[in-house]
Amino acid sequence: MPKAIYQVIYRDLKEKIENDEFAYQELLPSEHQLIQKYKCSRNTLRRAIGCLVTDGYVQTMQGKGVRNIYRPIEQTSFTIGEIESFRESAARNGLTPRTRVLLFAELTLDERQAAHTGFPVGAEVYYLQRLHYLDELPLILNHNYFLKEAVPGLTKEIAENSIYDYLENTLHMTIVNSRRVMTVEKITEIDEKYLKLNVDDYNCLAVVSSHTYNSDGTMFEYTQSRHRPDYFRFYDNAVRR
Amino acid sequence: MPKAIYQVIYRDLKEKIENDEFAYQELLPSEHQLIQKYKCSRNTLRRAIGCLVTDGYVQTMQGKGVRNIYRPIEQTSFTIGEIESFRESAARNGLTPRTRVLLFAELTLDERQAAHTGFPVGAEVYYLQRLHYLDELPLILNHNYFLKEAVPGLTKEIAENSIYDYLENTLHMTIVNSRRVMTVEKITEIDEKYLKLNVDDYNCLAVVSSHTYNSDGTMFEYTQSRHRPDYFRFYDNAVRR
DNA sequence: GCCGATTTGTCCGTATGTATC
DNA sequence: CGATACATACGGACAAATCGG
Repeated sequence: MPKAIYQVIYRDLKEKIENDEFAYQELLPSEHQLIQKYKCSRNTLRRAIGCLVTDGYVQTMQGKGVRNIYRPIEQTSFTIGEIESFRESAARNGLTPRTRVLLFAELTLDERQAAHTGFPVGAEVYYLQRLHYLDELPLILNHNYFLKEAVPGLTKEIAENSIYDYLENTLHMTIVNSRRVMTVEKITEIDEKYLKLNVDDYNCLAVVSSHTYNSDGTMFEYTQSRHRPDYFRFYDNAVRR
Repeated sequence: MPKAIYQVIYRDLKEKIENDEFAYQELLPSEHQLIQKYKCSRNTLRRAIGCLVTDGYVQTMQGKGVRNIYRPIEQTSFTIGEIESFRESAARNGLTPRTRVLLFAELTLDERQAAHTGFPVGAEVYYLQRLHYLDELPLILNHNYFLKEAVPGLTKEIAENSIYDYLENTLHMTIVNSRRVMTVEKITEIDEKYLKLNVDDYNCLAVVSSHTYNSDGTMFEYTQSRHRPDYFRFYDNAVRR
């Protein structure tokens, strides 16, 4: 899929690191050596390394080299700083995903809804409530708003599978950018019902709200994901610049 | 402080965007124009733009231009994807920070503590419990573990102010990389006491655990931050690559 | 402490490809 | 179709940090 050279090198190195071909804290081969190995220019190689840095896989040290600091992440986890669909996360964790569509509606947003979602007043959207299961355990209750004009022809059947797959492979839309806010909120009756939670146990859950943009620069999706607190686990890697 | 040209350009553009010199969704001047303005090479300018992209400030569109998608973030918020100290967050939000040191101890880690923190067994560390107030409201209860050998001379007085300031300006250490995990946990008695929480209200809180590396590649800090749920608000921007 | 070799960091100029208008 | 805009890639130059002799 990725035809850019730097991406091929990036993926190759990433895979090698994940497969323990370099010990933790060990130095990778020098730029010079890698340039010869991949037969590319220095800029191209450095770009691939830069991607590994932002992923938190390696750390570069001027005058010394590039150190492997990768640590495998646990099961049942989601990464942030990357855009990944529920199905992709499930696959990465080797678990079986299932999605149940609780509600499939078409809306014209009023003022209150517009303020809530970030879409303009009067925007035509699909509004979905979806429940995501992992190995038959309900984990996430999603409230999705998709701009109709950007996501034409969305159906309940598609929503039961992967909407992102539809966006990318059928509509050929490119997802570029997703801005997310994480908060903790009180459990509602709906949460309790569908996520099979007991207020006497946990009385709140993790909420991730996201605004997602496509390559046209239009914000086409607002989603609020309500996560079972005992399975919620988000990773992040921050780099000081 | 930043002497690299691309960083100067990056900061200048960032400031202009924050100060509304470009309307939301408006295109920035083209690369060609900006190159002439800043009198730099194309690579250098593109590097500055690339930083703005990962910050979620702009979006580049091949054949079209670079679009401003910056939205100011609300008060009392923390950003992820960036490394920022409590005092820096407070300053950015125009609030008054205060830190109370509840415990200042020196430990030699046993097996259980080593597994918990990620340090090796027998590591000599400073163990601190600190309570962070914003405008006199206790918001975050921190459990900090600092490797003694990497952070020599840490005192209670320093811990009451900014440890990061001490690390960077006195020890001249460079923080490079921080790996974080966000979870939701039940409130403990200690949380209840210091964060002035009532179990009948919220019975859980947001927990951010982080492993931080310096430029030597040594992990010198493990911190668990326990956040009051009603004020917890974390931002993230994800870019599909 | 100095020097030279190695390694990463920054910057430049140029060429070509691809998408948009 | 041509002009414009961003994307990828190359090769070269010098700077800065590190390490070993």
